[in-house]
Amino acid sequence: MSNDKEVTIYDIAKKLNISPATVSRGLQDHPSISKKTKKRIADMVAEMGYRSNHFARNLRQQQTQTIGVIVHELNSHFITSVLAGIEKVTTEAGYDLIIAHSSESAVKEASNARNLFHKRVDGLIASLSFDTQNLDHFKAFTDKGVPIVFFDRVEKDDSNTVVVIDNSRAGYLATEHLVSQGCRRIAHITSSLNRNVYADRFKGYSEALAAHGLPVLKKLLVVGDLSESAGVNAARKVLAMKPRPDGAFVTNDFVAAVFMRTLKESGVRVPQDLKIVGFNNDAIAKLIEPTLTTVNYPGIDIGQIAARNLIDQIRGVAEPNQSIIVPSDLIVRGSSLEKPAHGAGRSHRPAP
Amino acid sequence: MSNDKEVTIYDIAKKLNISPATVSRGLQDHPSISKKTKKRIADMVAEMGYRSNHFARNLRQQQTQTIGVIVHELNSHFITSVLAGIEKVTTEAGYDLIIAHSSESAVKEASNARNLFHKRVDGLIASLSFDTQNLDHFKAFTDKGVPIVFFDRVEKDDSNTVVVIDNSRAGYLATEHLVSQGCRRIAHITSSLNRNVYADRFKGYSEALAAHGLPVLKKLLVVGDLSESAGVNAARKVLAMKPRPDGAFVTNDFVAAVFMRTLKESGVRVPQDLKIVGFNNDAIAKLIEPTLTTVNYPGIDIGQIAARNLIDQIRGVAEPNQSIIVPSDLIVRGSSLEKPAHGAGRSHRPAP
DNA sequence: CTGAAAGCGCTAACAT
DNA sequence: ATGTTAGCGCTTTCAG
Repeated sequence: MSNDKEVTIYDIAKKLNISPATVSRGLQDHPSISKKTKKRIADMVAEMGYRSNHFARNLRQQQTQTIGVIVHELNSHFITSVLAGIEKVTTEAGYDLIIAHSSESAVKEASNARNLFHKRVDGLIASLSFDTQNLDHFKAFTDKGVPIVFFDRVEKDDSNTVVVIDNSRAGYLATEHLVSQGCRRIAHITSSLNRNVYADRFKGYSEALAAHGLPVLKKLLVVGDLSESAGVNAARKVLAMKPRPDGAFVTNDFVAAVFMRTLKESGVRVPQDLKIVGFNNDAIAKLIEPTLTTVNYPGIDIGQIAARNLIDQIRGVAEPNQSIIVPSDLIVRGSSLEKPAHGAGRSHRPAP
Repeated sequence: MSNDKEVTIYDIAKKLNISPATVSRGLQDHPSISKKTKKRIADMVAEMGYRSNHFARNLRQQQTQTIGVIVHELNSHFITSVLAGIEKVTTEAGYDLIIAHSSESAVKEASNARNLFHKRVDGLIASLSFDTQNLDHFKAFTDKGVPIVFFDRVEKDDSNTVVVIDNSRAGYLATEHLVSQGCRRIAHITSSLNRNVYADRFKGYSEALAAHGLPVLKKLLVVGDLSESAGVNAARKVLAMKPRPDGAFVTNDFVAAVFMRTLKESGVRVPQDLKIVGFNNDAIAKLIEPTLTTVNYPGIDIGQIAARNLIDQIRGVAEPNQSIIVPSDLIVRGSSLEKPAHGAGRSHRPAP
């Protein structure tokens, strides 16, 4: 059925005996077109099954109405929340989204950036890959005046806006919480300190220890990636430390979960022998035993704010070069409580 | 710097004293252009920082080089794997991706479909939402000859291809495994039986029970959605069943994890008192205690196969209306083993 | 092997 | 309030 040619504004203009320009204006709800004509156009559009041609429009207007997104991975609750937030805002504003992911590789990130640049996105939202060292591959955008908003994994320079949480403060609070639960020897399991997020969390961790008169020991620091084996390795290292730490601040929930599992397999009791705080508030945090104390990372908010700001920049109503801090907070669960919660860390009634 | 006008093939033609047509052909590696000219063009392109204009090209060719994807949610390991698989194939083939998600709503799914239709995607890959009843909102695509490939949650009709696993067989194997571990009263925690995936798994479950001389009891069937509360509710219902089931086949790992947690909070021992098999092989399956026996759902493969088939259809080298079955298999872990594995379901050495 | 020229569908001056 | 017209940048006949 109707595998015919595509209907254009010329077709509907002809049918209505008006000019294509009038149709175009009518479609855009232009003020200088009479209500009556608009109605006739709308009716004919419906009748003929017209759909506008984005390419002609974009070619003409030199705008793509498309926003590019580069993320390091799309396998975490945090990232998908951010994407959901971005999608909500951009869809409402009539922008398309092209989502690319770098698989934590700076090379792939650069290639994604090049690709999106060629696709002429109107703006870019990005979280840097693990091993990205500089922002050179984004220079083409700034040179052309295409705005960029970085979130989470960021690197500040003079031309872009960043949306982040206060990682330093979050790290401080997480660590202080462990101290308040009686920990005196707190390991820090994290990832590359070249990345702002991990560097800042480490800073918070160090400051909290110092504030409570505890030494910051290099040997308590374990740096790895975000894989399962990183969690296993971290546990092995912690097990080998003498004296053994009585707490651990792990900057990723998945790694924290693996870390905890591995410790328990070796007979370490959590939280009695060792208390753990994670980061991100992933779904697993509530499912492992004990449930995991963690830092809530408001992905949806971050996504929405980043998208909103970017669109404002595209429209010229927002300045670039802002730093936006989104609030986050510590969610205390069983893995860090001095008096362990019963069972899985929530109240329960024993079976009769 | 260089916030100037965009370079076009005319600019590079002028510089080279050749015609734009030659430049266009050179860029496409057209056979009838001399090596030398191609080289000159390539050099000038690099020198002037030319980037091709997709809109002019698409306008001319009446092709968007874009594939639409509609998924129900993007919060599961399975879905993100599928997306990764799709992305790999489409990127290599030079297609863009527009990803939309229906949030499990048929209405939103229809609106996504309309949107993608207007954006004139060259093809569509979709997994149906929870409450989608028919394929009417995809009719526009088939009418225009735009191919569609459905995966996972599908509804077969005469014009589309589907990529699925053999859910019936998977359900059979999962159930039979529980029987082999001594279960005689196996509850089935699942979702709407109107969806093919759940209907087929239920079929396999029923057949496996029948094959082993066990009755299929309606009261052992618990239907819910895929939320946390669904897992809690399922556990409550199972706890209330008399006699209590000794096994459960849960068609979703997340729900299975919540189900297990809730049971354990009520004093039920897993696997001793009740054995559990999940579905999907999400990351949590290896992190909860005991580790979860589950059905591996090869998302990457499904995504790649779906994308490859769609592109072949777009290019006219594949028939629509195929059913492609991707292999899947049961991964046995601690939650279903008659002799419970020690500790967290993996071998371990006690701490010295 | 290369060039000339038309046209994809739309929008925005510039008329009227 | 509506019409005329040019042109966005590219591809692709058709001619050489």
